[in-house]
Amino acid sequence: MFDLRDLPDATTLEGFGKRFPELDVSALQVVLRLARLGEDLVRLMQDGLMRDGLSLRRFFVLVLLARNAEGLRAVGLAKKMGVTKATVSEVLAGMARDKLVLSSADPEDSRAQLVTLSEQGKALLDAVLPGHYQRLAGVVEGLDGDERAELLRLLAIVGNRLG
Amino acid sequence: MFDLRDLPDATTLEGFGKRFPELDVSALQVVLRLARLGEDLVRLMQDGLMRDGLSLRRFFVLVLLARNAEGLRAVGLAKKMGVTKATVSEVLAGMARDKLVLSSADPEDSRAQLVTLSEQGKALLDAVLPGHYQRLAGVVEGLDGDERAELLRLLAIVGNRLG
DNA sequence: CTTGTATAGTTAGGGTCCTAACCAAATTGC
DNA sequence: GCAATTTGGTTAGGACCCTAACTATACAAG
Repeated sequence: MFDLRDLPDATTLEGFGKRFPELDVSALQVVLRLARLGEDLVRLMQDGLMRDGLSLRRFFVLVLLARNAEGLRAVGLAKKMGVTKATVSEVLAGMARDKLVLSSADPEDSRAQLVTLSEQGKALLDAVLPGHYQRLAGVVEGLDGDERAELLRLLAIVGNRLG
Repeated sequence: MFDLRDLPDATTLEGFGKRFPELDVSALQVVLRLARLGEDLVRLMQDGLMRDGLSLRRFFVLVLLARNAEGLRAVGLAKKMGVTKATVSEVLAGMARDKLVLSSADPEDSRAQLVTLSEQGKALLDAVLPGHYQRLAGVVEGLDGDERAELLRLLAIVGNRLG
């Protein structure tokens, strides 16, 4: 996780625009600020969850399993989380050790295992989720309904370029 | 770096709002999308720079040193980058080994060293920056001037809560 | 049936970043 | 001037995530 504490200010970008005239300075401003904000948000999530004794990746595993009660394969988790199966393999090993998840043989494929939430996993998630979401929601308290809708619209446009 | 490939959809959040009525669902949507977009942007920067043989953290060191020609201390770099001095110490060691930066004694404090760009460092940065900024700018091509201004305004409001 | 390829999962090794402990120089307070 | 604290920097060890190589099962084609 990397963080842009010191975004180039308007003057710097201005000067840069002169050196490279083909450059789109206003675009840069927007993108850099977006990146910075995203990083800060991830950090906010991480810090809050850490206080609940949960790493961000473990939290995501819990959320995804709660949303897929029938169970998920490791590969499925990896795709949904945007990490490699190696990473999932590791985090699942730890979570199984801590009894947060259960795994059973997948009847449709003997190579695969179906991972599900344990009772402890469910309980932990229920304990953590409300606080987590409250912390996140607090961040956009300053925006009214119209502004939130407009922000979502603009983010969707940008997001389409990143697919 | 972690990534939310699978954001909860409107229905999921809806259901969640029923279980926890005090929850601000529209706020959640905005925040999660912002976090996701920020992550994607960081990944975009990283991938592009990697192809130029530069890690993101090395890139930031180069940019910060270019912006502070008189030199920076390791601690100053750490603050501007949002990482610890331990991390800076490590990356500077590697960059000095590769002759991208120079360090000289700080006349005002014999514990500190002033780090500056070497000629190779400058050359590398100049070679990499235009492409880097082009890639970033491409992301917001879909927004016109008014939309960019509005997006910046909204992001500033959100950012104030995270400051 | 057998050979080739794709897929589920694990393991080893490396990069990045953190905290904690440490050293040395600077600063502060008596 | 000297003890206590602060500050600049390094090192060790751990967390998280990656790629690459491996095992084992599934599947597809001849």
